Amino acid sequence: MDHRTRLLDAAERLFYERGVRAVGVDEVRAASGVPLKRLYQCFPSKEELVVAYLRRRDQRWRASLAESVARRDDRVPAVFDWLENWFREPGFRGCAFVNSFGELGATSDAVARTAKEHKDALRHYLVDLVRGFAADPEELGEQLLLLVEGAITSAAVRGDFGAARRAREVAEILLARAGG
Amino acid sequence: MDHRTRLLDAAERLFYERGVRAVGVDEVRAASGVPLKRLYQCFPSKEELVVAYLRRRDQRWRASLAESVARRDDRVPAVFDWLENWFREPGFRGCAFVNSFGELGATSDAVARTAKEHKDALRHYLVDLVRGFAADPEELGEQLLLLVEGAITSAAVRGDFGAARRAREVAEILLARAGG
DNA sequence: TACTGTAGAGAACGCGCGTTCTCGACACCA
DNA sequence: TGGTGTCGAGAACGCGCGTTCTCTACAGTA
Repeated sequence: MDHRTRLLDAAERLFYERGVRAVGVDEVRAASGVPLKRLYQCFPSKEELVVAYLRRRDQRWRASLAESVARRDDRVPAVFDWLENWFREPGFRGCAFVNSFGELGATSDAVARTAKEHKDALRHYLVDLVRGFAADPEELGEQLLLLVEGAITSAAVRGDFGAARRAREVAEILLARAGG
Repeated sequence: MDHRTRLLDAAERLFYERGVRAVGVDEVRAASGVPLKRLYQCFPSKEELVVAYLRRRDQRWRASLAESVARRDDRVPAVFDWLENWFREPGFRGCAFVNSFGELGATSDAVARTAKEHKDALRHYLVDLVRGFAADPEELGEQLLLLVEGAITSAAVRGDFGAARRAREVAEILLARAGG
């Protein structure tokens, strides 16, 4: 496994688990086994490491969702079932992008932009998901985005994993109205 | 104005604006004009200052919402109108409790607990709001909570202030079904 | 065998943090 | 007036941060 991957693996685990500022660069070095010098060759600053961590997580997170949803016929409910599985994973601590935005968004434009890109991509995915059967895919997609965001936040802060099921029920109501 | 208030005013402005870890205790001292010695008399540690900031913000935030909603007949839509006004305030940067949870929740039990208490109180308020006309107030209240959370997150990260209006539209659909 | 370049380990640097300590100024009472 | 306690201003402390530098080891080449 190359250095970059080892660094991103360690960074993702530590940053998501404890928050970005709570984890020093030296701890990422220790956890990855990559020498500090190489760390700074791959990522010339901590901020670039953080952005790279977020970008890779974005790709993987959306790919996992899309793959899981594509296997089912009832695709919109499948989104919320996938969420519930995620919530129940040990170490779940909410949305990495929301957390990073709250922690660093005011300080780092790059982090704020990366978080926004993730949410925009998720919105785009949901709109595409209902295109074809929804009268107004943009409208329905954005409504679903609200439910997804709400479920993630409630699951994280309140520890309410049932939020996914509740969000799915609301989604099904909207779906029925939209003719899905 | 007493020292405690001056400290909490400065802390709230700085912590919300930039994040908790990004603001040093000394900056709170400078912004408040309160000597460091007194700061540590009022709040023996930074963590206690952070929790006090969150608790006061919780009270004020919910009081402002409740007061604004109580003045209207269509109370549920009023919640989302209040949200939209909040989103459009200069310096809006999402939910202080979600932000603090993401930044410090893993490190500080007190902060995680305070954030959870805020969200639980909001849920309780929303359930009470629909009690009386909803067939299942708990269910509808929780659904509204999802929409509120989703709108706040979308407004913060995506800068989508229209999320409040969209959430209100979904809420009105749920309301009509629940017999409101 | 000598020379060169690269790599790893970790020391060093400058800074800012949360917290505590020092010291001089000043009010209050005998 | 002299003694006592309180207060504010800010220096000091120990630590951990992000980042850079130094030193040693060694592979590849002539």
